[in-house]
Amino acid sequence: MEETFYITTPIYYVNAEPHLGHAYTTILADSLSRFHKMQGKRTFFLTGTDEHGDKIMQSARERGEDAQEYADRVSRQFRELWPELNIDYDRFIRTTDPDHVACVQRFLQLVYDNGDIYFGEYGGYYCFGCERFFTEKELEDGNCPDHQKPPEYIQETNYFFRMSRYQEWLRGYIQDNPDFIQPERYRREVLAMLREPLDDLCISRPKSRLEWGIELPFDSGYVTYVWFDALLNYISALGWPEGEDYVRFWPAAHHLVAKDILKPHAIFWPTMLRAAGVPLYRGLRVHGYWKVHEEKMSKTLGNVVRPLELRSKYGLDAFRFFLLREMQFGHDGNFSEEGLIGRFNADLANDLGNLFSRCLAMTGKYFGASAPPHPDDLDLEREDEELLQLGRDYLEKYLQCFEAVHTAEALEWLMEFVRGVNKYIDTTAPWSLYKQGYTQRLQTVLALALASLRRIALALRPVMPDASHTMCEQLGLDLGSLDVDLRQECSEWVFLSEGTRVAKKSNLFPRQELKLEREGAGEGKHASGQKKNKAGKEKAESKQGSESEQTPEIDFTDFQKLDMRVGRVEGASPHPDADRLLQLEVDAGEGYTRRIVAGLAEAYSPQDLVGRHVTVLANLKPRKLRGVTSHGMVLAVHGEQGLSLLAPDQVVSPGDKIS
RNA sequence: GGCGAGGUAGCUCAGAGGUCAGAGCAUGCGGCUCAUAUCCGCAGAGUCGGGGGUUCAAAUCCCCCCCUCGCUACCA
Repeated sequence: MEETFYITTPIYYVNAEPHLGHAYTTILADSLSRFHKMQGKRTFFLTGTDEHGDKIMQSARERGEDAQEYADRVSRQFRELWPELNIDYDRFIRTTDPDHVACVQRFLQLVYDNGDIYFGEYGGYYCFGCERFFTEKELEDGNCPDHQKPPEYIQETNYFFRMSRYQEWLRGYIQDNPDFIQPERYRREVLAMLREPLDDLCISRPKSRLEWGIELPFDSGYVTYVWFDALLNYISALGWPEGEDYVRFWPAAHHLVAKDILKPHAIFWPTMLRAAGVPLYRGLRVHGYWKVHEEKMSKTLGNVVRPLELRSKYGLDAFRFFLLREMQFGHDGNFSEEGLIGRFNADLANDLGNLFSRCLAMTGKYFGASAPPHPDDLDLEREDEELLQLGRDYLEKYLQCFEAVHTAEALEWLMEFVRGVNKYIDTTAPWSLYKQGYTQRLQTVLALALASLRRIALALRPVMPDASHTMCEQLGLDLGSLDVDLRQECSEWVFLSEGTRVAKKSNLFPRQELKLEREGAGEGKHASGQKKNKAGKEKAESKQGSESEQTPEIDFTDFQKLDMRVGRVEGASPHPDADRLLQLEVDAGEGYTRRIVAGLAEAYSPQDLVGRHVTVLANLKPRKLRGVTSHGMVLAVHGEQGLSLLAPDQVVSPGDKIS
């Protein structure tokens, strides 16, 4: 049977431009796809965009576009970016593609018919004081624990997927199949999640609230929400259920995701597949984030690392190499241009590039740039044998690590081999063989060196397609007829045919200096928004089904109902029973101080606040927050960079009215 | 607060009971001159977060504590 490999990236949510996080996942997927293809497998590489949902509606509306126009535009940004990064996908799927829509509806119908989708039964105990639902377990003697009065039973009319039914089965499956979720730390994390009871999944939104989505096949009043749309791309792209590609590739499916969407992929998706009677994917591979660590000179805020900027600054291959070389799979990685340059100079310029340069220059000088004859086994000396062994061992390790998505480790082994070849050349010292006229020995040494370059060039093809191409050209390899099987390449040494014309010199990776003058170069405070692709969506997926609705217009009289004024913080202390809350004593010009509980603890310590002027919403109904009653609210901005208090920019007095 | 993951050389990390704890980068010294001021060799450096325990033996297992990150609750 033909061996296959199917790799996917998440479909990216089109509410933001592509950034480093997207680029990493996609480049990794691309290199894995190429890697498996180079082992003679038939591969399918899928990426695409996720285009439904209310965030898209909102973003579109803000720009005065309709949702489809907006989605078209942003989706195009992704689709057009990938070829620039040498991403060679087999399909770019959009959740607005007609075949995807049809597939989603079919899948929904199937699960519905199987009885795992139910309507509105989700009744909840809702406390109006808390404005939230409680599970029965949370209630104390049937009362709301905060308000000590019985909550009301109200019903949400939505459709739910009976996910809880598959909890135990899934736990067992993950338990029994260690390779299903990797790295191990994420597997453990999922098992931990599964120790807690699983809620059923709300999978619909009434059209009255959200129309930008795929209509439920069994109720035209609703569209499906998020997961039964987005996750299904992985099979709809293959033409599930009877498509040829589906039959061929689905059994070899590997999903590549960042850790923020672990839960949907590790829990929602397998249970959905199970409910529909579809076999599970083969493996989930989870990676961490790129952290962009701060550099104080940066004053720009939006420090999103733009892949194309880096490409044009340092070259695409350097960029791809760095991402795969530096990120320990499963861990978070640190991105910085210094790091990129450091890596580039150490590995690519000094070790690898210079190796090519010295070998080709010597072949040029000593043999007129034509490959020497194959060495005779009988002539091999100890260091030759050692090099051959090194080439086999390290390439084997390279392949194993790459297979397991441990690209950093894989490339480390490859560099180890590169260093080994450098050492071999130092030990054998071809220049002195030449001077002494030991021609035959010189031929052997350079033949081995050139064969080493060949292995390295081929091994790097999945990571740096362009540079690999150039290396092959310099080695006079006939790329058209070159049919490489990496595994075979690993066990057998192939020498350049005698007389092959090779380049006289090589300057693959000239050393680079740091170029940081311009702002927006990539350094900055925090990891840009690489979690933005889906994280926001998952949050919106709470059991209360409370997605943010469009903010309606209000009259001025509505505004006048707000009693907003300046207050001065007279005292502040941590909330006794909540990590993120502070209790403040605020002078709002009333002759006494009022206690306000505010969620500021993550950004401000109590002593930071005392004496500061803040904006107070004074006539907000008092409310108990985790046991402490708050009289009003302190206004703050929730920006990308975190939390920031809203304050007047000139001297004012407590109690001054805001209008 | 609950759950999870981490804290190992100046930096980035590997190692998960057993020879003196490892690699790359950075630093210092030496060698070579084919090469992109590159390469090769040697060296220094670490109370393996802190404290207790189990063991002939602990970075590794157990308990407690401290710090960082993530999810989660309270931030209307």
